[in-house]
Amino acid sequence: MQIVTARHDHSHAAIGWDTHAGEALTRKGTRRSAVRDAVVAALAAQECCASAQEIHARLRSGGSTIGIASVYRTLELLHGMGLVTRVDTGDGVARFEPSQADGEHHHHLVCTRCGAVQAFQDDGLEQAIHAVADRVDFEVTGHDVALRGLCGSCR
Amino acid sequence: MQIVTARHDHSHAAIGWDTHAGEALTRKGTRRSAVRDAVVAALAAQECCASAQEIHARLRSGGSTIGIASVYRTLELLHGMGLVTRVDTGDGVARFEPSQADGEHHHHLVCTRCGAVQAFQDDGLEQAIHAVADRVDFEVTGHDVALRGLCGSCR
DNA sequence: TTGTTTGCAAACCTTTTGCACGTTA
DNA sequence: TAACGTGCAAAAGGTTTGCAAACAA
Repeated sequence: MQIVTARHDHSHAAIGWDTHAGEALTRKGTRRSAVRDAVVAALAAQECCASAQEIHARLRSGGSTIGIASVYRTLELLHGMGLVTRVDTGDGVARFEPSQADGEHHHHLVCTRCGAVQAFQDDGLEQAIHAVADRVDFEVTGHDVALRGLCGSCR
Repeated sequence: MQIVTARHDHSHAAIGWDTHAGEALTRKGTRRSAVRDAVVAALAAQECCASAQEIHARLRSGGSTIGIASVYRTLELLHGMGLVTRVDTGDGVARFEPSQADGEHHHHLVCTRCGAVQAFQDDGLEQAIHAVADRVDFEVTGHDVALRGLCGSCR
């Protein structure tokens, strides 16, 4: 089991996730706009998951005039392409983070008091999930795990 | 691994979950009202998780004049007492189901196409989760697992 | 130029809250 | 009766959508 702490561990092979996402958008034939690049850059820079509102606020405070709708539309586009992963922390707000390279995979510890989110990775857990996935009458394409409790500071 | 199919497997020892919940409410000192009993009964009768809106609609179509606010307030009360579990299926709507007896525990398969939810139970998965919980700097009090994919009908 | 993308504002949906009225103990 | 619970309506978020203007190819 491993706590995920590195900021830019969303790497796809040698290139960064942001470069990979940009290329995927070009390949798909969508236009390359400053707004989309800004959302991709914001996602790449964040430590863990962030909500659309948080991304919007950060870009705005950085001088951008981006609208909240464009943030949602870009996140939906990236999510549909599998480039971002949606994380539900249980407070009714959707959060997003860059999808990791194939094979890499992490889950979240959510503090029920302060809302802090920490990522972790565990092979035993992944194996147990795959064992379940192999035995159900579902074509399982993904999974989420959230452990809830009190973080070190709140305990 | 076991698919959870029985309707009333929320039993607390010999008595049903609804009886247990009613007694817990009395013990807590809250008043016993027709509205709360109706919400408890609706929860006990549902096969898997249901949203507040669904519970409200079902009670209304059964002749009740219950308001949506009372459904939310009762669910919040029961959730705070640990009598109901909140389930996030990823569509931004909170769903609720009776909490199971100690030790019993299930998770969900969510169809990304039709939204169907199926419950399952797996000891290996529980063990893997507890192994992680023991090793993190979090006081883990609960966890959720959701496997996403296509159900038998949608595949 | 031509179709795509954007920001704004309004619409939508779920959930929460204020308040006067009803109910329980 | 005195405190608690309820229904309604309004408010409060987060998210989506319609549309005219801005933009990329």
